[in-house]
Amino acid sequence: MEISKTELEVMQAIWKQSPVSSSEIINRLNRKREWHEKTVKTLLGRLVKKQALDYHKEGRQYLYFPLVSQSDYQAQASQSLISRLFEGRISPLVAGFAKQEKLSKDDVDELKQLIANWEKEND
Amino acid sequence: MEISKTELEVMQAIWKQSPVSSSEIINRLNRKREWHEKTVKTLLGRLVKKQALDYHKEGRQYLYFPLVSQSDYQAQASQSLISRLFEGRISPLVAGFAKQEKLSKDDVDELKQLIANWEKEND
DNA sequence: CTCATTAGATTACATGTGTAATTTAATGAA
DNA sequence: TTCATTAAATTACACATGTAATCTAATGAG
Repeated sequence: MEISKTELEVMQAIWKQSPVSSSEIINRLNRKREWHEKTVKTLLGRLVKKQALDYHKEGRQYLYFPLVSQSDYQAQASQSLISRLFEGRISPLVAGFAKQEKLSKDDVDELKQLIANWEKEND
Repeated sequence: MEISKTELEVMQAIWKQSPVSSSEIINRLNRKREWHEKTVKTLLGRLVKKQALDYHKEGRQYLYFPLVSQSDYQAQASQSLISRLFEGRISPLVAGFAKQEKLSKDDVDELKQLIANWEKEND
């Protein structure tokens, strides 16, 4: 099942550190966001139903933890975007960034490092 | 307004070449997809309402053309994904691809080329 | 012990999305 | 000229999503 935009924000709060109670999740979210407590609870329930989260009981609270890891989610989501938008090729995306002046020197340095590593490992 | 997943597929068909009639759009789509004609018409209507498309009349048909360019859409969508998933940095996305063995030699060559150009232009 | 508070469960409700069917108007074939 | 076909417009309808409010049960403060 798909994780929606708002659900993703909840996942991010949990990926930071878990297991974590809903009240702490609400706290973390409200540093950036202004969501009603009930709204966050609804999203938690939906994420459990979607099997993106699970929990164990601690007294009368639930402590939530992810069933989907952040890196798995990132991999799936970026793969999906790149397939839909760029026929599966990554460099057009980077090229777009370059054209929009969205590439910093740090980015370029990191990319060079990645490429160097890739070349060391492959062939 | 947001362009949905199915709407995006329609946009792609139109980006290929326009202005284009709905019947030709349906044709293009049905090479990959199996959509009912009515479904495509609905999506066209929604895209017009969202101002992603417009059209001019040709006899009793409409010839559609994009109001949102493919490259603008790509730029916006990839920026949005990278903000949501990677705090705006592009290299973690590429790193994820590398780790998943999703980087080909061609990709790497293209990235190197991009970087070379970037370095020529910046500083 | 009692009661306000709080946790989770259930229900709500408008809008968006995927997927069409129905209606209306024009048109081209016979 | 008439009628089946076809274009676009309107309507439909279930499920998803964003954003809560209400209900029910437990609990901690006094």
